[in-house]
Amino acid sequence: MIALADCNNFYVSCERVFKPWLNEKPVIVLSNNDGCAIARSNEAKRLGIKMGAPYYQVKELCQKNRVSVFSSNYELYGDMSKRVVSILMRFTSEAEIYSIDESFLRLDQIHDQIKIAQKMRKMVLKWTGIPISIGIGPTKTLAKMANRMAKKQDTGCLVIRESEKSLIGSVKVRGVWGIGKMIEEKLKRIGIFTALDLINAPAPIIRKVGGAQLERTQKELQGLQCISIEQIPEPKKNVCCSRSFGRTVTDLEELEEAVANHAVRATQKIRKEGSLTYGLQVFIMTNRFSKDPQYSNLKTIGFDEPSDDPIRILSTAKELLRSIYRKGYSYKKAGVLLLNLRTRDQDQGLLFRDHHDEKRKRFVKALESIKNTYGTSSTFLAAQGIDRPWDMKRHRRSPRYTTNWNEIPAIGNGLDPS
DNA sequence: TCTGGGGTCCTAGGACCC
DNA sequence: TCTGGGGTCCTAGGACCC
Repeated sequence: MIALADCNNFYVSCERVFKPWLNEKPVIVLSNNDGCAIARSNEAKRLGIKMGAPYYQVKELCQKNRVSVFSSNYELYGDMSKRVVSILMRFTSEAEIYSIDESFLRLDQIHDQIKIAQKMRKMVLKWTGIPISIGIGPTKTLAKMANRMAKKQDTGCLVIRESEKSLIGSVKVRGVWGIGKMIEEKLKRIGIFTALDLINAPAPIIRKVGGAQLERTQKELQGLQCISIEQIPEPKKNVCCSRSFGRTVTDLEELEEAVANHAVRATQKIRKEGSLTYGLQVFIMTNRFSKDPQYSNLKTIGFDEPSDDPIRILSTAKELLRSIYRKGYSYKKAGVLLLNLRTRDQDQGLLFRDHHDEKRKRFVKALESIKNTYGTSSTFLAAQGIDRPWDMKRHRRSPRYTTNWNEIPAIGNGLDPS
């Protein structure tokens, strides 16, 4: 059997750990640039704040109901996530960290799965302060479904066994992992409304409607494992760094700074994984919600020799940017993608390879080690800019309690200091 | 005024080969 | 009038996930 452990309203729960007076009060966490609500406490959900709602649309509602609003604090959430995972790992030898707040765990040799699940919940809550729910089923898709049901139960745990397929008869097709809005519509048109309908439908028809992926989902619902637990994450094939600007940007120089930053961050990511990039893409776009004239473009280039050199990637990115930049538009977003990544050992090599610049390599390594010791903002390339007026908004970020010595929480009485 | 970021997989269609 | 068959590789775009 497979368990899915999922942190409840994860980002909100992280904020609450350090602000216990927010328990049972409405709380939301916003996306980058303080754009949309991406995490909501149950109380906030009850107020009608939808997932992904633009903040400016719900601002009034929030003020009226004294909703606590936070900018996202990924340093804090990432660290809390690691703590939760380290506890879950004590209960299984095979686990997949599926996302920042979800892990699949294999529970094969275990008799009383509910008992173990309760133990996990208790320990995670006690040691980290994060409440989790656990769904258990014979496949990942069924574990996922069990988890959704578990969230609605006081116990926070639920098992779907193969013999209990009646449980899933009432689940709407949209509630199934892997079925989004489009597939739901298509399925409705042929009279498939519930998970049970989907289970009983002829496979060739399902394949025609939703391709190989939907057929796999169907098999998984039937209890046939098609999606395995991936303990060791595959190395990434592409990496993307992009951001919306805190305000619109018209100047090429400001765009260049932003693109330089994205290029450097993207390179950091692949260096961490030990990968090299064979291709680079730069894109820019105006604000699709605005009535101003729209323009968006992208350009891709392949490297004949793979690279993880931030300076080379940065300067190439800037060249690409200059070739797609058009004057007179208000840009809202820019991004850099590194494509066709290979790990170092997969590197094919080149017959006539350029002579490597050892000095450059040492320089980049030195920069990297300074960053590792003193933080990412301790050194940067001049092209990345200093003031960064285009940078994103994050007006309501809470302290990085667990990762920054200067922001460690002080001991108090646990009451709202305001 | 104000609308996130980062991924994966699959498919269709074009370009090209013999 | 009428224009093959079989294959690969690549890319863009769709759909989904968190």
